[in-house]
Amino acid sequence: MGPRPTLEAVAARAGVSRATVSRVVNGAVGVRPPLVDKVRKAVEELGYVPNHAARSLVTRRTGAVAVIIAEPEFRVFSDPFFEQQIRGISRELSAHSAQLVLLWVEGAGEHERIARYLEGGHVDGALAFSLHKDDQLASLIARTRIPAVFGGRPAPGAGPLAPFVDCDNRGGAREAVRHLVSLGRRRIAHIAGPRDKIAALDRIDGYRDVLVDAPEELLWQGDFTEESGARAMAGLLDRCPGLDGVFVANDLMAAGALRTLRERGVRVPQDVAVVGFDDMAAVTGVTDPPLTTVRQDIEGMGRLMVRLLMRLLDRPGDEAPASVITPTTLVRRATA
Amino acid sequence: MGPRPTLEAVAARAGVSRATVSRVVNGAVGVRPPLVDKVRKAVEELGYVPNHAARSLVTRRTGAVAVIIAEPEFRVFSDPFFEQQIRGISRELSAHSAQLVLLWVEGAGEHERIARYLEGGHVDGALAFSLHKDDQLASLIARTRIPAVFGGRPAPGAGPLAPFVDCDNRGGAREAVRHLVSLGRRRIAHIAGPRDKIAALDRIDGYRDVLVDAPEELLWQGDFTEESGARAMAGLLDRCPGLDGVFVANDLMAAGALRTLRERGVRVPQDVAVVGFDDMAAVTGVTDPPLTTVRQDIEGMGRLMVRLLMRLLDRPGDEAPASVITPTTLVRRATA
DNA sequence: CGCCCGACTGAGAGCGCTTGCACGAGGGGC
DNA sequence: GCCCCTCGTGCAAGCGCTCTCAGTCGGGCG
Repeated sequence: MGPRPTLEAVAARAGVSRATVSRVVNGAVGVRPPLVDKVRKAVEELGYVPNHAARSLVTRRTGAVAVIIAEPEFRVFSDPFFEQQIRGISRELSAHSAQLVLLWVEGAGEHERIARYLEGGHVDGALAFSLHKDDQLASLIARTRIPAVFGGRPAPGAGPLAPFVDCDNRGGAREAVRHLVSLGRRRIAHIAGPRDKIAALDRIDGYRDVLVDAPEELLWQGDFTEESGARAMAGLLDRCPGLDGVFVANDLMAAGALRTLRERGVRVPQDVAVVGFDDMAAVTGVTDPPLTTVRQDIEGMGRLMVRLLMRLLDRPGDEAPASVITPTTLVRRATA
Repeated sequence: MGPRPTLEAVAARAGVSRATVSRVVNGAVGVRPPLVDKVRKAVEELGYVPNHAARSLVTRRTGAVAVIIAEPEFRVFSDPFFEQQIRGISRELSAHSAQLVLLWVEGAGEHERIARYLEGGHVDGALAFSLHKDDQLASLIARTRIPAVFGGRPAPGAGPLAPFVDCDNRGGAREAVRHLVSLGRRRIAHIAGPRDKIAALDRIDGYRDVLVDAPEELLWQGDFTEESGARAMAGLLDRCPGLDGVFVANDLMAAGALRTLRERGVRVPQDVAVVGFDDMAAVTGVTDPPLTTVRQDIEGMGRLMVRLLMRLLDRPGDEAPASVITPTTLVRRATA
């Protein structure tokens, strides 16, 4: 077999020019059928596969997209949320026959490496996640001038950045709280996520939108883990015995809260109604009673990120990067 | 700014030839210091970054490695086992300044796409995982003739394949069971993993190595989930009341087994001693009592895969792909 | 003082592919 | 029957880089 066949070889075998082979390989527009067949046959016989480097040298396209994952905490990767988003991205990418290049950033020390990589023409664009308030990655990516789309709304004031895809955290939170209100609940607490996550802040805002003068004591801070939800619920119960509803910023904490309520013999939803956020199947499927929560289409968001990026890539001129806020829906189960 | 500067531009600015700039950019061997400085300065001022496609067109190296993830089940990706391995791979790869291209295969229908990709010169080599007995991916990869290293021992009889890295599943299992024996346990059961996973089979073999004539009723089949471990334990308890030790094929199932034992009021380790496998921090950290288990260095295995691959890439001639079986260690905690 | 050798540097030939352009043939309109 | 236009094909110029090879320039040695 030896070296892999080139266009030249295929052309020789098919008795046509390199140009024609190239045209056939790339879609055969304006090539007469008999020639197309001859070329296809030669390609088949020789087992020809186009050389990527040569192609992208001239087209200035690589067909690859970087997915940048910053991981200040430990287990972003095995987070089911992330998994779903990556899955959506991966699927949509292969629908566009583009490849996913994973850039795992383990600290600011690697920023330089990432920047060089993005600038080296390895990828056509980048997908990144701006989860934290103080993420420097966003500005780094902006500096490389590579087309990019973010997952999650960047911190306000981060400058005129790339478009982003985020779910309507604030609106979803409003809907959750309004639902509790419509159930006749009067003292509705909120177990919030960490203050450095934009999504957590947005959900607090949504809660406040509905309950404008909710006392500070009804707001408790968690860190998105099951354990912190359990602790928060315990604290809330001690501090505000009159409590009859809780909106929890994510499902995992809601599961923790339910556990505490059960341990204390508080009936759900009779005594306290609970609404979560995310609709993570892994969680809502196993809580007892089944969790009422706010659903966001995570995989869809991943797909959307890719579609936005592809649109950016297709018309590089346009400076019209419209971000997308995807809707959320309240899923009523048994806790509220 | 316009188009990105090329070697040519840097050469012009520094008043040298392209060749010299190239030499400086690639390590500056045999270039006189004053020239080096001039070139470095020009590179800096112009913000020059080498074009990847052009470089790899001539060097025939891409500096990228494919990581192929087949996902017949649903959530391989968020598996903590996988995360650790990917982490090791990612770290070692960036130590070699190579990139990770993620190939997520969602079914046999995508095999063709993967093959073309691997053959298109997008990557220098591939890392894949052979988890299942009937994995066709392995032979697919072999057919592409691209340098590859596997994670996990391929099914026997899969032909002369690429080297692999696997932990000593059988030896680790032997050690676990011997430990139970040394504790004086006489009726030791085994909760096994699914029959189509090589690792699960190896662990059964290890169990049998020590307990050559263990009756069939002491062997129970699970599927590596917590729930299946709980069920298996319940079944075992019903079937073999005299049971005083259990070797469980992974930590997650062991956690389930412990739950069942607690619910039934069986004391661990007094009545029944339990040993798991994997030493997954997420599991062993939270069981009560803390789980005695067999540790394998998962991240290290990921790193090792990369190192083997790099060795393959450095000397393409050699056909000496020595596979590596990494050792396991018994970690004694409180359950045995 | 001239010659030879070593150490650098530059010229140039590709790597395999796409694509603008020229060219040739065939067909329709006048 | 001639001209022009269209369609299909080939020619050849690069894309930006590496690397061989030849050339240049000093310096050491005879």
